Amino acid sequence: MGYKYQKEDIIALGSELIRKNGYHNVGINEILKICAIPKGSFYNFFSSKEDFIAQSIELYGSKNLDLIRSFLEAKEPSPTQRLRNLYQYMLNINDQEGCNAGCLINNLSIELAGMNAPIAKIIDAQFQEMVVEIARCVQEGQDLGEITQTFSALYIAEYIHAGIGGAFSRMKAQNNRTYLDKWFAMTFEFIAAKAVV
Amino acid sequence: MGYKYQKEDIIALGSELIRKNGYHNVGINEILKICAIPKGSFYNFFSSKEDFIAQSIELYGSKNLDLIRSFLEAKEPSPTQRLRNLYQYMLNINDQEGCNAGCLINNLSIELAGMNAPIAKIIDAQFQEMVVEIARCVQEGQDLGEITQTFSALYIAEYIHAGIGGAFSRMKAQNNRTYLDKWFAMTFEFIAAKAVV
DNA sequence: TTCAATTTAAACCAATTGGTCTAATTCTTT
DNA sequence: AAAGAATTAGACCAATTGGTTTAAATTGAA
Repeated sequence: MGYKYQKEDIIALGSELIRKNGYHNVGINEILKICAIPKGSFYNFFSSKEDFIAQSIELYGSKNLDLIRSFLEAKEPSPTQRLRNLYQYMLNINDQEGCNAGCLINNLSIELAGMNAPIAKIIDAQFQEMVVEIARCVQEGQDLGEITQTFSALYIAEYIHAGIGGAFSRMKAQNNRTYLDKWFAMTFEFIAAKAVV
Repeated sequence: MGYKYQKEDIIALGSELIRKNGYHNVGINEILKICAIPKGSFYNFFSSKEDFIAQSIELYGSKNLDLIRSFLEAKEPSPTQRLRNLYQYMLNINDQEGCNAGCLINNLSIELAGMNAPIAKIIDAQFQEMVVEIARCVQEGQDLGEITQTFSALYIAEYIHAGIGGAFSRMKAQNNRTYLDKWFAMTFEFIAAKAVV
């Protein structure tokens, strides 16, 4: 049965708040409120606010990895189409929630990574795990001749995944999915294998 | 002679602090300290912290626009090379300061735009002004056959400028310019005009 | 069933937050 | 030179910040 509150529930609710409103803009008290837990329980699970966000990044990252795998590990459709489906899914999610939040990890990279080395390290590790997974699919696409071989699968995967971060930044300023869709169309055109001369 | 403190000096010092450490992580008192001004003077120039950041975005944006023009409005070298020089310059600046800050406007877009519509509008306006300037140069490159015509000059300009935002996010998490350079090489390869089959 | 360990609970804390207020000073205009 | 406006100055404020503390309740193991 266990105890009354579950750590993962606190992370789920709290990190969602921070994803939408920012780390420094969300106080512990606000997290306690939506979780309906007393302060003592929070500090029982997390040694500090920074520890909370560190664990949040890891849980959010592992869930994200699961999502990526669920799209990319299949045998069909084609690698490129699987990648398209994954990113189209992400864009739709962002659209549905109002184009005002984006990705927790990308947001924290901008807000925290520059001045907090431990957090930067955790963010970087999560990013790399995702990129490796994406690169696997890109590699498949290259082997099939769908995707350009001008750059390595890893480079292309990094390029795609960093690119959506920039797209999220535009999305939040414009509060619509316009640039998201432009980014999608252009990126997949750019990485497509070109006809050999 | 005027009065003792200049509004632009306060913006210059304060916005630099916020660019490096974030909006919610920098308090008014900290800004007063590095500017060596009393609180009364700050609130004489700015009606609130939000008003301060709004004016900061506009001044930072107009200075950035000047920088962009200084690189792109020349007649030589070629349009593509002028664009390369501009972005190489930006990457170098970020490298020199330690790969931990990035662009004020991009940072604020992530930290504030999603939950602050007035600020989002100001950010978007600044972004568009810059993109128009970049698009002019891209257009020139397209006319000369240096840059792909698969997408409009405006789209390509947006793609480049949003792309560097994503690259900054990676730069901050890795605390080095590795991804910055990858982004540079790949972006200019992708937008290059391809040989016709 | 006892008992130590863990978890829950919330009052409490010093420090900081953005912002106000009043007075003194400085500037510009008449 | 005098008057009115703008600026400088910093003490002050309520609210909030992340975090500590102490005590009660709950848990799993012996």
